[in-house]
Amino acid sequence: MRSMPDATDAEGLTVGQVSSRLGVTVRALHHWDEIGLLRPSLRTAAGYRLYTAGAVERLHRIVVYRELGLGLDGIRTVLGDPTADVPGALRAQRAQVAQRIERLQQLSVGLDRMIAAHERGLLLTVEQQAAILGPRWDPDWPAQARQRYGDTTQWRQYAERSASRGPEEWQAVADAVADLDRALGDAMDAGVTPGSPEANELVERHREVFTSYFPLTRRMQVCLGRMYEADPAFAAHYDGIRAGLATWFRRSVDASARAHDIDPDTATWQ
Amino acid sequence: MRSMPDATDAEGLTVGQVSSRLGVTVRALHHWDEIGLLRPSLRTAAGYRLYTAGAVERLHRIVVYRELGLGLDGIRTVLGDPTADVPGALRAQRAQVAQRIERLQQLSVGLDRMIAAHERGLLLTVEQQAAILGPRWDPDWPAQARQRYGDTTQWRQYAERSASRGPEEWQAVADAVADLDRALGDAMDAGVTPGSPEANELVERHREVFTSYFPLTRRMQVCLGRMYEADPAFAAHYDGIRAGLATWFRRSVDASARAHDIDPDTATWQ
DNA sequence: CTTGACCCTCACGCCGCGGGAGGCCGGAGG
DNA sequence: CCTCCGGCCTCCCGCGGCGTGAGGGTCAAG
Repeated sequence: MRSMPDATDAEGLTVGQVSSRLGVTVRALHHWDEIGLLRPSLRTAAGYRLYTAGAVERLHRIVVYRELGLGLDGIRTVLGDPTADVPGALRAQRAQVAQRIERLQQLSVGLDRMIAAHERGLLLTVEQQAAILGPRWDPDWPAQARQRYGDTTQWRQYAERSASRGPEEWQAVADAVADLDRALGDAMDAGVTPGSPEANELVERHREVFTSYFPLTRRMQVCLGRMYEADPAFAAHYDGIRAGLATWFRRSVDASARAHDIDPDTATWQ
Repeated sequence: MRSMPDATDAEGLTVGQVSSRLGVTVRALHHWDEIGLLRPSLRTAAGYRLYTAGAVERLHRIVVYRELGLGLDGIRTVLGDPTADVPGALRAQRAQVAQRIERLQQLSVGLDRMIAAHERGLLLTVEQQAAILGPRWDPDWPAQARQRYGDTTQWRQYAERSASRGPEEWQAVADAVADLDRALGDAMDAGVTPGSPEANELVERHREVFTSYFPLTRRMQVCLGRMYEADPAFAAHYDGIRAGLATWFRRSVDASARAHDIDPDTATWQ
């Protein structure tokens, strides 16, 4: 009879008993004792904490408010101060919770954008892509680029930037590209030769346009120039502006690279 | 010319300059240096941190991911490991955010309930109150009780309990009260006299019923017994069960109190 | 008397810095 | 030249609410 392991023997319950009954950890009880939120009703000779019915009652209340997300200081006030404005405190807490929810929802939206940017490369519908980037734009290009470059830092930076770019910004990029294309054609007409200051300036401008897109080193630009010449789709685009423009551009990039002590024949993307 | 205070002098920017341009605190820059997330590109002879364009670039990326709520370790992985699964990490983050939103929404609901309990005392519509507590129940009673006892611990405990009580639990309480009322009437019929063991047992049962409602000490019970007799509405209720029941009950409570060394004539609510 | 389940008291760790103490550095003004 | 002020440096404590040991006493049962 007397040896029941968890009898409410008028003495009180030990931390372990309270812990399993109330579902709080022993460490939490220790902590709340330390900070004076819930003192055990008494101690045994050996120093064991004992919680009587009154303390357990208080503990119940503590648990309730803790589950509502109140801080321990707030709980102390609510439990201890008879003049405390409990509904007011709860309302403040609710307002804070609402704020945090809002913040998290914004985070979620931002994460969605960033995920889409990393996976699709562009945050535009196919229609918007056609309208902004022109009908020659291939919607599969970002997916292909991701296949090839998805594991590079450049792709990631590109994705991070495009996550914060709306249709207007894309329009600006597209306009800049179109302007550049026109300028390249005009330069060919005017007889500008690769390696001349005028050609170098255009090459530099090309690099700047792309850098707003993703960081393009001169070496990478060399690779790009060669791709423009070799890839049928790109070559067709540039030669459609002026016959031979793809080759002219590649030669201009090569010349500019040489002027910066880069050997275009050995340059790599990295 | 050379003395521009924040020139990008090919050397780099100091912490203060970076701070004001990127909107991060100097302390954060120190911290990120300490943990190796963002090392300054170089140090001056005096030990000043200098951030060149490359470091600022990296910092930009850090800020982006930090605004998405990623931890610094996650950011380090995303920025540094080319094999890292960035969309996967972002999706994991989004899932975590969703969980936290859900948790907070539950908190908000719980807070609403608790606020209502503290302000109205009951979380039932007037119809539910009538159906459960009987047509004799006065919907104004909780408001009046709040007026009188709102600043007491007892009211708060009552509110906390009623916040977690649904209609079914209220029904159980109402049933217990009705059972008790019947038992009191039967006892009077049977000629049970105040102070007898049978009467004491009923008084104790009354106290238990109320304790599930809110903690009722014997002294408080004495006050309650006197109110039952003095308050016309309560008296009418009990005398409606059996003529003289209000007085019989008050005398029974007084007798029980005396048996526990309490003087009913001087007992107070506290 | 031993065992094993409890209990105790320190004391560090976490996460991302904020904030302050105490002191060096650098450019401008007198 | 010195002085002043603002910016920079390196520690180092603090927060919130405990988790997670380490190292050692206590208690009832076998």
